Amino acid sequence: MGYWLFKTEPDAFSIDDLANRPQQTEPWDGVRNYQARNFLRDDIALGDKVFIYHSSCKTVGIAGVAEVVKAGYPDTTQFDPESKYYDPKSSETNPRWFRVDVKFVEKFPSVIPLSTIKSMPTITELGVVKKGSRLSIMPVVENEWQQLCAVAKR
DNA sequence: GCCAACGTTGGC
DNA sequence: GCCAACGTTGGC
Repeated sequence: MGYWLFKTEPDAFSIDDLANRPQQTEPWDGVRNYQARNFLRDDIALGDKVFIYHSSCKTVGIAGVAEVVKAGYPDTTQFDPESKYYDPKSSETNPRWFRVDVKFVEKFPSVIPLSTIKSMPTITELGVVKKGSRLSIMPVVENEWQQLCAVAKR
C-alpha cells in the first residue's frame, strides 16, 4: 500500500469538489512534470491513499484523503488540440503523460496547515516541508502519513 | 504582487 | 553537453 500527496489549487478543484461527488471517479489529469509523470505511470497503484493538498490559497495544507481507483494510464488531454494540456510532441502510440483516477475518502475537520506540518520535528521526508519543492505529486512515507492522520483527527 | 527556486528550452 | 535565458510554481 502506497501513500501519496497530490497538490491542487482549491480555486480550480478542491476537497469539496471531491466530497460533493463521493461516488464518482475523478481523473487527475494535466500533470506535466516528468518526475510526477513517473510516479503516475510506474508507482501509484490501485488502492493507494492520497493526501489532497491545497496550494496557492488562503489556508495552504492538507485538506483530506482520496483513494486511487485506477492506476496510471495515458492522459488523453495530451492528444486533444483543443485542450490546454495538448502536447503536439506526444502520440497515442507513445504517450508522454499519464494520469490516475481517484475517489473521495474523507475531508478533514480542518485543513492541516503547512505551518503546522513544518513545525512537526518528526516530519522530515515529506516534500512540502522541503525548500522549493514544486512537485505536484509526491510520495509520503507511512509513519509520516500516520502522524498527519493523527493530527487531522485532533 | 513579490521573489526564490526550480524545470525547460535552445543556441552554441 | 553546457549554460544562460526564460517561464512557472507556490509560499508569503
